[in-house]
Amino acid sequence: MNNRNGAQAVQVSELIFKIVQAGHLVDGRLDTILESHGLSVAKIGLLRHLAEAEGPITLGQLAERLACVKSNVTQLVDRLEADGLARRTPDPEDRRSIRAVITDKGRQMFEAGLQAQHEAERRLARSLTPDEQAQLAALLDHFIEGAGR
Amino acid sequence: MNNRNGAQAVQVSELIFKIVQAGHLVDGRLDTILESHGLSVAKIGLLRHLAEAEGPITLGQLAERLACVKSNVTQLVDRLEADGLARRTPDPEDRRSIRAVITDKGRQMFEAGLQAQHEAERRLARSLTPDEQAQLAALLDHFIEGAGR
DNA sequence: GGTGTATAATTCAGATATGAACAATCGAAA
DNA sequence: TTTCGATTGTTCATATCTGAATTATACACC
Repeated sequence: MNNRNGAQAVQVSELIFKIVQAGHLVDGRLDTILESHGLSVAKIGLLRHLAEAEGPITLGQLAERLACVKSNVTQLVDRLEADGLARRTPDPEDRRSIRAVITDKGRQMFEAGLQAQHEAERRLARSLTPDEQAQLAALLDHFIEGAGR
Repeated sequence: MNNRNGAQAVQVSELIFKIVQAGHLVDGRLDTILESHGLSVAKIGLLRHLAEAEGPITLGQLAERLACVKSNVTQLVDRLEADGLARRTPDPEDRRSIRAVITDKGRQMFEAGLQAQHEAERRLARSLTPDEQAQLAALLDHFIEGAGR
């Protein structure tokens, strides 16, 4: 229960590994759930921004909010468009820009997917007490902030 | 600091999001570091198993230890082989099987990459005290075990 | 021994991600 | 106004991952 110095190096590696492992576990679980709703973590993530932004929003803004590269958004919107969940529209103010809008079908799929996602999240967190959940969240905040440098 | 019931749903979603975020942060950081050593998280993960197993080991065993599908191992070993870090050898006991061995160059790159990875891990965990690290590890264990169902 | 089922790895198609190179457009400065 | 540098989205190459279909081989049972 204490922290001798010899075991420190191993412990850090193990902690880091557990963090990655937990992330992958969650990602995989959510993807599985969302797949049965015709969605994925990536797709629902983009749809969320389209649904929250009332009105069309440029692909560049999407890339920024998703913290990813623009070419990724291009492809994601391609697939969303192919699925009929989003549409591209020209930007009246800047002919370089392209805006994306969520379609009615997209909104429906998003709402349904979000419910399923929340349900899955509850199941994932179920083994932790509310206090433990709060502790974990606080520690992760601390970790993320510290690592964000 | 307490847990009223109304905010619960949001809290769970946020917690889950932080877990994923932390995982991606670590993955990205390690990939950046390893890239400067000609490696990646995926590659060093496979090399680790090759380095630890004294002697060739089948691709199926690798898939099992990496907790991924076999087609992934096929491709990863392809790239490792192209980099000169691993080699395929026939399995004398079963002509269906193929074994992989680490090359000398692979072992060198692995050792150097591992040092860099450990250094990066230490930097990532630096903002947490040893006690916080232990708490976080314990909570993640609990979470992973519970979510593993 | 022949037959059928199980297993090993590969191949293929597709999703998700990055980064470099490119085309179109914008905006500011000469 | 013309020109030049910055920005926008796309395309391309590549890495990583999955799952389905395929091929070759092993093994057990009649």
